Amino acid sequence: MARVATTADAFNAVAEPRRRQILDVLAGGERPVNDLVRRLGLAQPLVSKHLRVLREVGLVDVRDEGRQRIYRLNGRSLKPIHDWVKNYERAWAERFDRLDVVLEELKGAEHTGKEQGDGGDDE
Amino acid sequence: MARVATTADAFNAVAEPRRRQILDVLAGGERPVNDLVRRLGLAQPLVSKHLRVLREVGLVDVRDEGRQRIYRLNGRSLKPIHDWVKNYERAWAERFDRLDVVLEELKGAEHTGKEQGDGGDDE
DNA sequence: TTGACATATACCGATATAGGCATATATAGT
DNA sequence: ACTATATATGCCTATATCGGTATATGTCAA
Repeated sequence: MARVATTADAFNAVAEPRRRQILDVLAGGERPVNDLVRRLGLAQPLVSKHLRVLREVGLVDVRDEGRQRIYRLNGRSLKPIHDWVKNYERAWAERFDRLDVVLEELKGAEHTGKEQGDGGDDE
Repeated sequence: MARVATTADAFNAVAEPRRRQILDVLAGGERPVNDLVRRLGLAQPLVSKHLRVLREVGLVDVRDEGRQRIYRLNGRSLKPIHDWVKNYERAWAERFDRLDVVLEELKGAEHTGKEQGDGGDDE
């Protein structure tokens, strides 16, 4: 067996730096493929392939416009990633400042809607 | 070239579901390898290999304790991921459902996940 | 139709991954 | 010493990735 497919989920799709670059560019607005090619300096087939992966995970949407294909970011598919890392946010905050950062974080997270409890300990 | 190495960064390390599982367990407290093996129901060598990857990216720390090896989560290495997805958070938040607002916000946002410059100038 | 442009796909090569199994290393206990 | 336990690593196979080159598909214009 090889690695988990890049099209398996957003985690794998986003693991590729170029794909993150594409999303970063698309964050500035929808764009045709050629625009991405020029902006990223990558080969056109490569961009198309990466876009295919991003599309299969739902990270981007396409719209046909004449002979062009306009790609648009669909950040909603990043939510699983966000939800997952969010639970660790406390981990690196605690590591440095402990209580201070935690309190500051709680202040800012008034509406974030955390539903996950803490792990605590075992044994 | 094959895919980007799993040890390249946290993005790739975390793309593997088992590795995420391991981190999830470690989020509940530091644990020896055998504990992870039992908890996840994976083969011991497999767990060791995944731990190696996680270690090389800095996602976990190890501490020797007798003939056991206690692994501990180091969530700080997840910060780059968090910082990156954070910029897309508004994309799925209903309050900022309007696309133009989303794009406007993302445009001015600072991206931490950039590793390659671009040569294009357009727009 | 022919040609230019825009994008997707097929094929190929090189890489290295995940996982299995066997074994090496290390420590603790007898 | 030897044995059991705990963990890491080496070798192997199958897989499928990324990137490149060439080509197919599709669309507009003359």
